[in-house]
Amino acid sequence: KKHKKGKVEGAEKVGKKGIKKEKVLEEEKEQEVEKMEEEEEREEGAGGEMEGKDEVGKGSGDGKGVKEEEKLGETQSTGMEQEKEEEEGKGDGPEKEKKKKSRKKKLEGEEQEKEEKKREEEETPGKSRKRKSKEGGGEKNNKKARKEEGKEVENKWKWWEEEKKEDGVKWTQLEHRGPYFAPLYEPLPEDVRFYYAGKPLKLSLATEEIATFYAKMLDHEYTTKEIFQNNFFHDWRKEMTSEEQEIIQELAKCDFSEIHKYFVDKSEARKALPKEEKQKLKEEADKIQEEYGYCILDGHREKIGNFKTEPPGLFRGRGDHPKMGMLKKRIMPEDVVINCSRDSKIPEPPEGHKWKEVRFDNTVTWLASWTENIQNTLKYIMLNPSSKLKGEKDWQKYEVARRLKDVVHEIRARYRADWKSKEMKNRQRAVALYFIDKLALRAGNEKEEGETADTVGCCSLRVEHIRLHPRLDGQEHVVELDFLGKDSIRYYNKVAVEKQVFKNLQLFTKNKDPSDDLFDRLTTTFLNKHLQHLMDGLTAKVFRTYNASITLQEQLKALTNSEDNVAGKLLSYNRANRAVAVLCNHQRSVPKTFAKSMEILQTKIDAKKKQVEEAQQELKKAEDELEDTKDAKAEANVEKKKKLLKRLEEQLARLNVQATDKEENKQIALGTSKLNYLDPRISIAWCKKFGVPIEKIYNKTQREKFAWAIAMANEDFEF
DNA sequence: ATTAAGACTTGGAAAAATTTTC
DNA sequence: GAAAATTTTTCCAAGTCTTAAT
Repeated sequence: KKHKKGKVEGAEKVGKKGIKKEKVLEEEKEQEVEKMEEEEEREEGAGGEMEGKDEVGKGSGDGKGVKEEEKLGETQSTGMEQEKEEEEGKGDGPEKEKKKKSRKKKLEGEEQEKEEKKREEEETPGKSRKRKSKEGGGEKNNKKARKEEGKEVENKWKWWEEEKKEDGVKWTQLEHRGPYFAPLYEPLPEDVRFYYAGKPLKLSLATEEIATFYAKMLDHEYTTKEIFQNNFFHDWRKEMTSEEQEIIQELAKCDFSEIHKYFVDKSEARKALPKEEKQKLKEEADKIQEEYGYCILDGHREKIGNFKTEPPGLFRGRGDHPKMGMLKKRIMPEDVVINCSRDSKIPEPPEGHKWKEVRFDNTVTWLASWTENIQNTLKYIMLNPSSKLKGEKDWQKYEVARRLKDVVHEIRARYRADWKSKEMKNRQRAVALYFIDKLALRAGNEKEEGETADTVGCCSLRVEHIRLHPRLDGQEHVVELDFLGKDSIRYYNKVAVEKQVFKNLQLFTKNKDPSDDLFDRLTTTFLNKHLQHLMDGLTAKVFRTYNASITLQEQLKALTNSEDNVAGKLLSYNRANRAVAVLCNHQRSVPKTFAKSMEILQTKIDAKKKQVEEAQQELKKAEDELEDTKDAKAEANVEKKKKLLKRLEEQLARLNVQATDKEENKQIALGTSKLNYLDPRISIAWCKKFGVPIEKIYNKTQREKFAWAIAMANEDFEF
């Protein structure tokens, strides 16, 4: 039931696989291609060709384009503002030193450790890596593990200094406790009732449990959606006893409000718990984390990412998901496959249960898996991003992207040439690749229709997702893109493209229905095969990584002012980060408290302005007095006032920076790019170069994830 | 060659924890 | 010292790409 490529849905029904129709279409298209070629030759007689390799490259700014595009300018809002923050004062104001309180974490081991490493590591992981330390597993650091607040500071495993395993083998030892199962259902107290048609109705345990899933979500928008309601009700009824099925016929007659209230109260009560109680809960959670949250991998204790099975509940798809509201079943040990090493202590299933299977597959990285019942896909328990297995892969990803940097000019020249290919397939591939490169679109795999929300990426774009404007707002050849991408996030952009691209798009849309594929001859597989041929390891997503990272590097270079204080530099960093987030279309919904919090900030700024003015007047007065009296006391007073004014101005400047940053960040989500697209070594090099502490840009978790980069990048790192 | 299954990365929202403010 | 604001962590869905099966 996949949305098939080349299939023309619409008026005429398509025969078996639509072969005949496709053939015809193909011939027509090839003819069109020829027609265009003739036209092209006529137009380009006068040496208007622009295939010179040098010109293909990216300009200093963002402009990947060449001549034509430069003339046209950019419509695409990249958010790469160049302007500097004027009001930012010089000299670094007091870095809001936080009270020590009773918190000691700040000074924990990891903070100190980083000084040790200075050496840059440039080798590609996965390729021959020199062995830097002989100790394989279980290396004992002579530094005694310190205790702090009862927490141990562990010796970090510097896996990046070790030799890489042979290809495909992910580990030699893997031992863990298996997943931690979601707590069993606790029945509602007697006095919390469900009502049907106004009358209390005692539900069976299973039915009641599912009712609570819905009740908990009552004030969520989901429950107002018809699809959600229908899916829920359908699945709920399936689990009812026949008596219940008999009675409960309509969701509208179900009253969950008492149940809802029960859970609201419960969560409030939990929040209001006395300190000791909370402490106790925390300790229990810590114990579970201690027991189940780690595994032993090749002699090292590694943190697991998600060691708990997902609890049962109602499926919440994103966007217009056809399955929203369906019942997500409870995962039982009988559903779970365990993966560990043969000679390890094999995890015990919970009392009275068995695992579905125990296997010993060292070519994969997961510890346990199960099949989820909504989409019938696998879910895995895997390691935390701080682990070797994840870190190494991450490093490798950036190395692939850096290799793309070396050949991207040729690749661009190649796809530009292919815009005139005689083969429709190749032409489509070339235009798609241009989008992927220029606009950082995702590849766009085919999806099963009706199983998921209707979202697209590049290769799955449909005619209805673009509009072609020969002229728009004083620009030529503007493509207006409007579609729902991953997670049903809208992508909307008006972008001036080169004439040849524009003509191709006209060709691709000709005689098609809005719901037809724009690139009907193209699949991600075909595209990626081609890319693989151009560079080892190259796939569509590498372009996103590459363009994100290179953009950060360029923007940091362009925006950072070494005269700025740390706050000012951080604003530059955030802006560079933001440019990337905009490029990748990482959006968030405006935080609910945004307007209010902005207002508060503005009030503060106004108050501070007033203070500055007052201080100015005071200073004036003091100066006048000095003028009159010329005595030492008056002079000292002037100095004092000057100092005060300066401090206030700095404070004001900082507030302004904060406000600017906040406003610009309103709808932009920085997290994903920071975590997944930006080579951390770029940021670390920047920190070192400009004297910004790494903690200012990466929090503890992030520093753990990027430990490899922190250890190996120095200030001259170049992506 | 095509489809399906499998493995792993990427994604924003929501919950929880922490810090700031009053 | 509690409420509010902000940051961090958790959660789990939804992509990409590879591999296996047919």
